[in-house]
Amino acid sequence: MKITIGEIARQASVSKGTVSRVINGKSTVAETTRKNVLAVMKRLGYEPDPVARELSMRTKHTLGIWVGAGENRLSPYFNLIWRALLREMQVRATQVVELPEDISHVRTRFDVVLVFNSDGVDGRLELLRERGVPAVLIGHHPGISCVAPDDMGGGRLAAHSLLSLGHRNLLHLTVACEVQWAQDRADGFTSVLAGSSLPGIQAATVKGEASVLGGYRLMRDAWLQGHRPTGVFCATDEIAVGALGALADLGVQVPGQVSVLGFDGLVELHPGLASVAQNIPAIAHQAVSLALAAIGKDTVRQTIVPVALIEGTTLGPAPKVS
Amino acid sequence: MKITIGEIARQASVSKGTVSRVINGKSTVAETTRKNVLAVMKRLGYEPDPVARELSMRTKHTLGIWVGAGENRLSPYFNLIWRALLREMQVRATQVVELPEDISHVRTRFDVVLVFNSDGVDGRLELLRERGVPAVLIGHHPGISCVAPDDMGGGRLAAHSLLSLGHRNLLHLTVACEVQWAQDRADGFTSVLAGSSLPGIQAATVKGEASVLGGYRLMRDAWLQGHRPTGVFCATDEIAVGALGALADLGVQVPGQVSVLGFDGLVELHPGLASVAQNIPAIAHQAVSLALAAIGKDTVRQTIVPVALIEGTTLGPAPKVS
DNA sequence: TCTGGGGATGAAACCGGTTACAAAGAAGTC
DNA sequence: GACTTCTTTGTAACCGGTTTCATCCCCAGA
Repeated sequence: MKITIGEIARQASVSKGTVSRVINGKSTVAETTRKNVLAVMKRLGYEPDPVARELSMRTKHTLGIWVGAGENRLSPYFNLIWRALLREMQVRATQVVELPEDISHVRTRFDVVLVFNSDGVDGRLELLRERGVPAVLIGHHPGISCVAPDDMGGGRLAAHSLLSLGHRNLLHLTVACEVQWAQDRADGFTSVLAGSSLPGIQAATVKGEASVLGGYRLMRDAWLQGHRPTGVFCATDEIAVGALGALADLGVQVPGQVSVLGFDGLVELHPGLASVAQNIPAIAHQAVSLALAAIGKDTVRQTIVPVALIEGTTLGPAPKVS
Repeated sequence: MKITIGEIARQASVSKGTVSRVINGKSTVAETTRKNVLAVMKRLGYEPDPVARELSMRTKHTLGIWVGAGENRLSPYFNLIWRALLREMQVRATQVVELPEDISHVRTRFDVVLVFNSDGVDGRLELLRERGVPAVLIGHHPGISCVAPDDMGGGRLAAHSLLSLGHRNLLHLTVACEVQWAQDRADGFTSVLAGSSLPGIQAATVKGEASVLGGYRLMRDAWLQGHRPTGVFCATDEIAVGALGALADLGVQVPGQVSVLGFDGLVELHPGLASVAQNIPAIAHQAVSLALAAIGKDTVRQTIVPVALIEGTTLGPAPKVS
């Protein structure tokens, strides 16, 4: 037999209302009754039924997560975000359900949805609007609440770091597919180079697959084709790890001859990797905050989470002129 | 203003009860009233509130998923299972919530939990039992409902395939950490070798990391240490992919000189890879079936899902004696 | 002493459904 | 024609909480 609020009320000789007030602490309750009710609750091991609570409070305490088909769920980055979200939700006593690709027939048991930016985002946002469910996007998108890392600032940070270490011959390894974040990182990077008054800056960009293997190939092929950068900026840490592998195979010293700088800050991927680190816990925190704040209201807020440089051991001063 | 069942009842000039009966189809309703009510529902775009329904039906239509910290969420295998589960849940109109590591303070908004087998499983199962929530495990465990692939049978299948292709000098690449599935695959494999009456069978086992890179190292090192198998059985496809890479780098022909057989059937990982394939959709289906069947009852059922051989292009007859 | 204000509490409505039960007709049986 | 039985439907209780409103009580101030 399940213990209900009524049972608590009876045993504590108070009304359901009082017990409810004790639970929620919204209204004042005499200290002695409060103690008493709490004691009874503890004695009986009472836990309020979340479903009943949802019904009367008209909020489901549930956040849906919608992951696009294009999103690479296998990437360490996605994984970290996902787990950070889980932790965040736990702190907020909110549960998270993952929505299937096609939500047109899903009953809305969530009060807000977090969307991972990817192709076809517009269609799904439209669908949500129809159903009156607010959405928060992880990534950039006009006209909707989003939270994203400072990709462009990160690109600039990378350029500044490399330049200040004396590097003048730079290579940017990035992904071939057209995604906003890659574009922003590249834009930030090249804008600094273009705006710099330092003499003798050379820079090239090559594009490939966003994986360790992809990074390996990019670096190896670029080197074999005669590129001789002293500083390599990789659009993701996975690419950077691959690049490091290629340089090792080519017998190139890191950071003696070449410095390698990644993006994302996934230190566990390769200890010592220098990287423009995203603040993943902060992104998760912001995303959930925005989402919870959006329930019921109709506000649009965009948040950019700052990035920071992890120096690591793959980044060093440019070698003296050869 | 939200459309409720009462509103439908009013507009259709019937009682709430009748509308409910139309929705659930449990009890008989005159055909003409049914049509009428459905028409009103459609006209107003009515959707029953899932929370209210959960409250009165005492079932949450929600399945919790609990992933151990030890589980490798980055593995393609995990990813496939996860997505298969999502699809399966969608079909059954059930939602899935992922539970955080520590559920001791999570309010139970689910009627059953699916647990991914991993270290410390006993403790968490105990926790669930206390809360009266049934659990179904993906993997093997005594005394609880589980569903798992036929690891041992798969090991046997691998051995039989290689033997029947004439291979006598075999190498098994597997993971160093002690997990049940790896043990079972190895046991199945070696039991066939041990039980075979064929002459001249040699077999070795080496253990390493369960990743592409791990497989690469295992294969390369084994070869450099003088192992000269003609058939290699890898405990996972990722190891197999790594092994293929190493063999390519060593200049060994596949399948001319060496055949490579993986396990899991992740064809997208490496087209043409021969593998003992798990039936992942079937596992997901069974897991969800068992889980839904376990709600309210207290039955224990264990299901083993058969595996099948994918021949691929990395498996061939043993070379003529050198 | 009378009055007013504020804190503590209980009663009851409400959230949006499901379902046991009863009642009203319709149809079938003897 | 009276009695059964079956189908269809309405009524009201219920699921387990929250919340509004009214009431009661106590104490300060005039």
